[in-house]
Amino acid sequence: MEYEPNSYAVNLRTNKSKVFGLIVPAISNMFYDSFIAAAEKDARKSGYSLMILQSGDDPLQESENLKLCKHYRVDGILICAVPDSYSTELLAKYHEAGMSVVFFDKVPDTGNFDTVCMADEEAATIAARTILKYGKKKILALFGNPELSITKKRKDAFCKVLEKEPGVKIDIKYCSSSTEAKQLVALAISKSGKPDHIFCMSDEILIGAMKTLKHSSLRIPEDISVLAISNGFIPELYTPEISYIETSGYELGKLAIKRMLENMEGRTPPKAIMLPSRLVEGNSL
Amino acid sequence: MEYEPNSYAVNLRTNKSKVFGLIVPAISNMFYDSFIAAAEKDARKSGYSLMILQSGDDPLQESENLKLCKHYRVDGILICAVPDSYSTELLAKYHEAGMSVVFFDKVPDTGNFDTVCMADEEAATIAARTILKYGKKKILALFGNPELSITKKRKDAFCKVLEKEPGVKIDIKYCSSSTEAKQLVALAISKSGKPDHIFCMSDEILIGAMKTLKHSSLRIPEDISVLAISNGFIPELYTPEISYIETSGYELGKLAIKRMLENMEGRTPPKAIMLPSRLVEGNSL
DNA sequence: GTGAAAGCGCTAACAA
DNA sequence: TTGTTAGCGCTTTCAC
Repeated sequence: MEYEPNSYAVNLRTNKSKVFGLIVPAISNMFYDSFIAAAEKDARKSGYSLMILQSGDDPLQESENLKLCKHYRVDGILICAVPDSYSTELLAKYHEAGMSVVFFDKVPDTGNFDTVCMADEEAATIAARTILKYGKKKILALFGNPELSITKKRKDAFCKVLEKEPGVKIDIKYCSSSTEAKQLVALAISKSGKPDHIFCMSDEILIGAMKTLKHSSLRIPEDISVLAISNGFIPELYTPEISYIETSGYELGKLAIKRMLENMEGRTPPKAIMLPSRLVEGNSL
Repeated sequence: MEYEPNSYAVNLRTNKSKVFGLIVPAISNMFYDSFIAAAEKDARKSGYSLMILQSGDDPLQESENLKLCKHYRVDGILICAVPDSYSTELLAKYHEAGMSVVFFDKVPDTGNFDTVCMADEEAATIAARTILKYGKKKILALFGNPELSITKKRKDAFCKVLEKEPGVKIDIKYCSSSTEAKQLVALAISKSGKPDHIFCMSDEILIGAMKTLKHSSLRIPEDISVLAISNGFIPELYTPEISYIETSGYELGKLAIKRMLENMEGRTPPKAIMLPSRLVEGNSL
């Protein structure tokens, strides 16, 4: 009657907590919050809860979060890693000590960890092919922080498709904020030889680019076309709706938890899981 | 050297977990994710972590989440409550048993709990006064789910300012989704005697309304003006930027954790805290 | 089967 | 100050 086992005692005795640690750069983010929503839901179904930590893209804070996970003795760690040697070292140590670790989104490419990520190359390749299909010739391609492997992967795959195309001129630019993207687009369309297409690697960049385009006299898609990589919420806000290559945080969250739960059943060899991408057509092409 | 106290044993012994349970309707939401981000950050500073649970606006799931909080023996519960007698009952029971409970955003108005919420009346009042100031005469006012106290409060305060104004005609409509808002606006502007202003109680409603307006020939603000209640992200995406009464999930998160931490220090009488609102001017008025 | 007992790793109380 | 000990509430083992 109304009896409830004391979970502190159960944890102590069984040496398990039924909690996963989840480390993301930031919670307030289109992509990660849908990841978290899905992960929380699916973890719950199997009796697990999430302890969510924010690293703020700061290696120091990230390693502190990892220590916190160790301190709380979570049953597993899901992490979107800031590229940083110290954290990787910690993680490798925990992993060897038997802790289950699943990397997601930003993942190391060493092959000895479980990873779940977007098919970045595929998404960028689809984007590039789509742009070609629509006969675009002067492409302004906006990418994020060039330090991040996600940026590198997307850029390389994107360029690989387009660089060998005769008659196609491609202008690569990096920007680490919405504001920078806005300025880059303003600069590009003010010059002679305006681009006839703008590709945006992320929502953040798309938002900046659209700020400038909306204020300009250029019509989308007649004068200039736009394509983004996004989860779809932002692109569908605009008129016309922006076409995008879909990257679903929600699906990724489901996959990450699924993989983690497999690890809870029993250790299996590390696996690199990719979430396929697809083109969602708006009216911006 | 490398020694780490076993937190399971510490929890058992001290009967504390240094974890707060946080129950929100959904994580993937502009407002709640900024609330969570702030709450997580500030809780961390004081050595607390968050266990985040989603109720999906479902009373049953909410009560299950509450039971989970009890099961995990969290040190306190932060909850955005779905109006539902069973949960309230549970919460009252936990509260009497000594559990610290802080309601936020959607709060009961019984006065015997700690609550932290937007100054809903104030926000709606500022909105109404602003609309008056700009001399609008035919106002379409879109509100959310009429069952929610937040909707009622905002509507009542809004109407109170406008209803006694001579020459001002106000058309109240309720819509529970973006799509419904879109349709309501389409209907309103298709008739003769179009509104000269649209007020949107939330981001969701604004998104729907803007879908229709963008596709119409009406210019903002020349033909029709727009004002919303929002945290600002969505309104600033549009061209022209939409003016809004600011409601900051981030600030609310800080306040909620602050109040919870005060409770951790020692029990104090229940307090109802209000976060003031302000007008952020875009170019839609 | 049912029941007693040991012990998980700590903290707090008390003794020296 | 420092050292010893009981016991938090459970699970698991082992004896009956």
